[in-house]
Amino acid sequence: MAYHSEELVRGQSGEQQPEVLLDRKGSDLAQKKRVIRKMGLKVTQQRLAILDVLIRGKAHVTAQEVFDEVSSAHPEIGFATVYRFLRSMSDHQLVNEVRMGGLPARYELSTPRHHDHLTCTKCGRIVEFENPQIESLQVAVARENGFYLTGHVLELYGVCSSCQVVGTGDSETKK
Amino acid sequence: MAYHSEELVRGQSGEQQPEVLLDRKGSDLAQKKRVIRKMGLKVTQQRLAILDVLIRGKAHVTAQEVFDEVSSAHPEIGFATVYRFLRSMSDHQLVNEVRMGGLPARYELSTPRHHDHLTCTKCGRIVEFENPQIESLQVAVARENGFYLTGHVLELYGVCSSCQVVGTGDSETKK
DNA sequence: ACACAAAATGAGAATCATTTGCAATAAGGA
DNA sequence: TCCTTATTGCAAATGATTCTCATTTTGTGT
Repeated sequence: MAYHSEELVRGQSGEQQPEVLLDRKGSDLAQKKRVIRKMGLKVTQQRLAILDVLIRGKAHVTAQEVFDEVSSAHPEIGFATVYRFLRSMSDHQLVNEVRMGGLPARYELSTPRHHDHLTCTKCGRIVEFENPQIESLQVAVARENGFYLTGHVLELYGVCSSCQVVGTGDSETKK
Repeated sequence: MAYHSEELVRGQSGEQQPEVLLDRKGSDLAQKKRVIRKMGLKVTQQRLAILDVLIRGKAHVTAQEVFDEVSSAHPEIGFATVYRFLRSMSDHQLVNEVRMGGLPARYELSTPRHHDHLTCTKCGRIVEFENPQIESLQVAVARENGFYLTGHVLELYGVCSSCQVVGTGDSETKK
């Protein structure tokens, strides 16, 4: 309740692809504008800046991190703008909203290939993987229960090789 | 940062089982006390009451719901107590903390058999399922990436049979 | 280039779930 | 029963995210 609308849940790996995908390579101004317009939105400086951060920055960023980065170029930008645009992009499948536990949501550009995450609980390192077998088993399970599958969240947690070595763990990354 | 301690993430389906399991059947006073003591905690009225709600109430309750129910018997109980105890139980694998999207966490008694969830995004209905094939594929994926798997979150989202019929969806349940 | 309606922004207040600090209270072993 | 220590309830604190709304920008038609 008091949520947004439409669906109760968001941030799942939707099964359908967006019309356009952000390419980390040929990310010229024109491409960004095209993408924004495809969402039916107006092109603004702040949106271009946010896109820029997503495209050239690291993957799996939090809204806070995006905000911080964009702030350096646009000191006046507000949190709300970042959240709003991230939400729009999420709605349009351009970014993927990943949530681990109750931690702040992390966003990543949608990739042409669907993938899930393997997270190290010690250092926070995230490894992406794709496994078609698991995917199809999911569809099967849904069908068996009379559901039409629209999305899923699969997050594996474990201890990565580096953290298995050092007794204490928590090597670095954590931020 | 500013999180709790030990692990960055919680609420995954841990791979190890707790020493004692709550049984929905023979849930006499003695059993509850035993369970609380096993956690190294003192037996209090409020803890017994919370256990009671978990044992005889519906599964997948939110902390708020637990609080509401316990309140009727113990009008003075505070939120904090519910959260604190739920957290302890979660730490001891006695309950499972499930999070869908950014919605409030839901708790369920740990069952002897591990299972995951299939959630209807229209009406919120939750179906539990277990699929050993998916489980073992997860372990395989982790191993391939040099990880020792400690837990996972698998949530499938879709539209249940009833909601597929009614065009608008959102039959009831939602709360 | 110009005017305008509609959309977007920023700042801050508002929400929601969850956690914490602390003084008062209850539990359980000596 | 007494005493030490854990536990509780309350209220205030926190953190992430969303909303409100007055002000500023877009895109479009001219």
